[in-house]
Amino acid sequence: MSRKIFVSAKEVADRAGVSRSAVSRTFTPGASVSEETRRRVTEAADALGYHVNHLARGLMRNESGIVCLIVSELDTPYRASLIRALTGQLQSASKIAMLINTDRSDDSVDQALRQAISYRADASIILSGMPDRSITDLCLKSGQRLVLINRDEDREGALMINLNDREAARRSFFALLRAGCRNFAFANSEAMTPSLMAREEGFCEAGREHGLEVSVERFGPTTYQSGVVLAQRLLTREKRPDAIFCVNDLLACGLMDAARHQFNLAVPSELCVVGFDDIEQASWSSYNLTTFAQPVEQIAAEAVTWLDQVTSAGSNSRRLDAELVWRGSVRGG
Amino acid sequence: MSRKIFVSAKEVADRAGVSRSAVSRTFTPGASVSEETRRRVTEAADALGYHVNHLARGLMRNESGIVCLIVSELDTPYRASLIRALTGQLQSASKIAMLINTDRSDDSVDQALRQAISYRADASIILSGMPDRSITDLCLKSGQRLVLINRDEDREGALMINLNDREAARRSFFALLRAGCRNFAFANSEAMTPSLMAREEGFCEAGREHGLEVSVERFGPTTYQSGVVLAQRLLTREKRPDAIFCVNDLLACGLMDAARHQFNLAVPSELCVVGFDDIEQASWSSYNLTTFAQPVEQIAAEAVTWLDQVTSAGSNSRRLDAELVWRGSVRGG
DNA sequence: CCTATTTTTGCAAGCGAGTGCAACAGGCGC
DNA sequence: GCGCCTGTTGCACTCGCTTGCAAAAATAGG
Repeated sequence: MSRKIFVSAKEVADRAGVSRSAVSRTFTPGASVSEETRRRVTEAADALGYHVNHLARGLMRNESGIVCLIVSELDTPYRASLIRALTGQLQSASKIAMLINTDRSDDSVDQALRQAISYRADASIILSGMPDRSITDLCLKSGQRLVLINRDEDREGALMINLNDREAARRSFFALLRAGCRNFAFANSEAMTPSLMAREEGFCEAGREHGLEVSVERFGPTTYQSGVVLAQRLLTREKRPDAIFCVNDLLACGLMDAARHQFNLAVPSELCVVGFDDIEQASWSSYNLTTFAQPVEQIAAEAVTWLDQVTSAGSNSRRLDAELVWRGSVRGG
Repeated sequence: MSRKIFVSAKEVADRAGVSRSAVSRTFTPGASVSEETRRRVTEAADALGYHVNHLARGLMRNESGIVCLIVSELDTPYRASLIRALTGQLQSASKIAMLINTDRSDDSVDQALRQAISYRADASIILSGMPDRSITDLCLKSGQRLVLINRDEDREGALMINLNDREAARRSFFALLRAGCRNFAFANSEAMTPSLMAREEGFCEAGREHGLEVSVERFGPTTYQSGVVLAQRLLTREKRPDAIFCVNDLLACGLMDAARHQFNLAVPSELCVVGFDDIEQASWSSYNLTTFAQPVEQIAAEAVTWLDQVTSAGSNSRRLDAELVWRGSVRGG
């Protein structure tokens, strides 16, 4: 390995003609240092290119400033924008994000949390997958904070951030009803995560309340390609749906493309579509998709402010609203 | 701050009835430990939930295992997929990625590198922006390795990974020529990064060689919205282009949407479009865009294997090929 | 000018690990 | 039984930093 030769506080101290502690105090907000020594220290530090070693500081302070982001499929538009919001806000709170990609094996969320523990992360934020209870218990017991985003399952001591999935799905049903639709369908993936299932249940429930049957179809992962397949399955039914709620925007894009290019259906006159997430592509004029916006900045803000709080006792949970963004894929509006 | 109470090697040693060094050696590959003590140590470690403190280990070994990824606009499809590839491959090489978002201010790439130094990152990979020479010099002098992706500018001692932008642009010109196009245009952003400019030059150069003028237009950042504006500017010219090379796919999507929905032009019969990056959306049937694929996995592989190499002397640079992906936005093919 | 108080400063003891060195145990050949 | 070699183990030092404590310096009060 290449010899690393970062400059240390000792060297700065020597050059500035002060003690090592003086250097340390200069870089510790609130410590007692005279204006004169501070000046000499910063001067020497600049000249030498000194930077406090956060690893060593973390060792002493018992606080690394590291927050782990545990994610799979991080190149998905929604995930990517959430990561962007989180990293941005973490940095504003002078913390730093470690990114752990769990695309590989199935137990890798557990592996990721082990990494988080190894690096003594102050907290872990889980955006996908659900770890074993034993490992989350270990995290909490070790004093590491835990944030679960859209994971729903209850974990005492962790912060759980969820959306009003059920209500949003209900609202979309009413919007489609008002648009004059009568044959409702729900396009879901086979991922079956709690938030996706909540949307399905909310939508179907609203249908039942109005005595309208909702045909549900589930296929594959939550991707564009699945949307294409779901369109083929739904649009070839004997009673062709005129309203489809897609469990997310990616699915909706695939479904709309198939509906238009393979089935020659016009949106929204022959088919109304609603999505979820409000990814950037939803606003592109080829889709112009009516959808529910994930409040990514707000989610990030909730997570980061909670991490800064001293008290973490008890079960914390936040339920945020996904706002309906009206565009052209539903009549009326 | 919450009291952190991670279990230390000392506690494991006590429980296993061995010395602290024995614990250390158990978790150090290649160290000399008897089968018996190793068993007792791992047993105690499991029971207590012990994990080696990577911060402390990094301190001793002078090697943190941390690699910083410095990125702006990380929710852009191309960037996101590159991050995914990098994090994945770094993890396979048992390193961990720190993600630094530089969306904020202009000097924040420098800030990011300072952070990298503070956390004693073994390396930094820069995906966007260009830091001051003084700070990169400091990184290199400190023994930190530096990878610049698509930044082009020369930095002695760093690994520079670039694409054959110029050749790719030339190839696209020939492809468009063969498709029967005669009025060429180049849609660029105002970002003016070296790789974007290389594409522009390559395309225009090829045009000149064939005595064909290329109308160049530059606008805004490299986004979908800029593509819309560029379409408006280019398609209202008195000699309307019938072939447009867009400097990236995002721009191309915006341009195609505007061309179709605002100018009612059919692609590819009335207008051929070529993009760059091969983002996921390029394959969506609404775009079906002919484009050049960024070899993200290969880029990541080059970076990661270079980091693992012992020697880093001299100026290292790799020039990779962007492969042409034929789809339906160009006639023929 | 002397004493009491407030800063400022340096010393030294950690934080949690890795590792060279020497002591030690056990196995083998003679 | 003795000497030698191999393999394990523990001691103690080190990495770069923070921080309590006490000494030293600066300031204020009389």
